[in-house]
Amino acid sequence: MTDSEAGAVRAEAPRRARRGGKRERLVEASVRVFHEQGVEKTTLADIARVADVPVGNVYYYFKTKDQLVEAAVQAHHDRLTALTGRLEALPDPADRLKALVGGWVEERETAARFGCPFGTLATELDKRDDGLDLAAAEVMRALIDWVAGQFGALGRPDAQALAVELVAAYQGMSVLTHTLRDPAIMTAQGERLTSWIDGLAHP
Amino acid sequence: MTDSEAGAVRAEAPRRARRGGKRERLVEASVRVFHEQGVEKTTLADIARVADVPVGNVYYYFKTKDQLVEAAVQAHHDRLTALTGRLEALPDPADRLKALVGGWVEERETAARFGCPFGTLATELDKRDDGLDLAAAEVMRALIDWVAGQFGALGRPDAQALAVELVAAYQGMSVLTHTLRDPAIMTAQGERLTSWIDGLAHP
DNA sequence: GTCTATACGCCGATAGAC
DNA sequence: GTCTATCGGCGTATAGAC
Repeated sequence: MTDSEAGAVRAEAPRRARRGGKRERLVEASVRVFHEQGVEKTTLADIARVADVPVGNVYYYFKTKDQLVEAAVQAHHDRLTALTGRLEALPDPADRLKALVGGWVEERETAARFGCPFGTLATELDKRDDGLDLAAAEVMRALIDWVAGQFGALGRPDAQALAVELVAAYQGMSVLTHTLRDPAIMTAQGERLTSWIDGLAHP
Repeated sequence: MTDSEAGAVRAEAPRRARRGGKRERLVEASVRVFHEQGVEKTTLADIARVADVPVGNVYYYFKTKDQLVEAAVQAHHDRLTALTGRLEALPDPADRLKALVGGWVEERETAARFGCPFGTLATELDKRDDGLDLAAAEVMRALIDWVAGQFGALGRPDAQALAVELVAAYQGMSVLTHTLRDPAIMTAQGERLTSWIDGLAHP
């Protein structure tokens, strides 16, 4: 805790990150709590508690609650980029899409309790007056574009429309899974989507 | 959607309804404002203003905000019942389903601004601790069951799965239309669903 | 039945000690 | 950089006049 530990990690101190990584913890806590409770119901005290950071200290890292929301949206974007990056290790675009769907289905229990982590956030942000809904749209657009890229690689001329269809199917089955609290919906629809992708890849 | 609230209803004064129908106005205002702003962001003052009822007077009709939410969910259920009732005037189940989809597409501008009136409400209620999420599930279930009934009438043994697929498609395209603020998504996906229904009806 | 005035708690944000 | 104490505003709900 003292100045003595200063030298070691200093190599090229990431602008913000300090020992403890409180900022990172606050962002992660925001993503999680926003998902579980919704943005509007969540207080800064909730986030601080989950992040294990004193309430008042939050304001050293984020001047307003909105900035926390913005950071959460950015975190979703980063996660998406990381995910698609990993999927591109697979050589076959159809396999990438099926792996994407498979990942969604694996999260079915969480989806049944809290919905799609990003979809529910985007829906909520669209009803606020701040400009965060634009950032949310960007993330959604990035997902659709990546999916469209895969369909394009499969030689489908209607790649964009198919991408909208796939992402909409995911958002829709998330809403139903959530509202009806039934993870089996996710499983069944996931299987349907997988067959659908297969059919499109090998017509 | 807006059904009978016509004059001759005084015949046997409905328990609550008084001159002016303040209670009805409060419920209608709740449905509308919850849709446009979300439940959490909405204050009783907002509802009172839209309903043109003095703020303090709200509590004569509803003891808590939760009761207003409950009444709004009930109103959605009533609207759904009225809608499906009207659709059943059509002799062909496939026509009923296509008319259902057509109605959704007609609301695309509203969907782009505020999302599906019921889907966004259900999503929000699922993140509250009150028990209203169960009531929301009931309404969603009623819609799915009615759709399944139509597919059943078309002789499809997989009617229930098809119904989940159709309703999920609607919820999903609503989320995307809303997040991307693009009503064209609703139009395109609506056409796709219409063809899909045709294909299922005349294999 | 209708409406005003107000109590009360909670939450976002700030000031400033350390 | 870290944390405590606290302010100001708002929103739900109530008391009680008309």
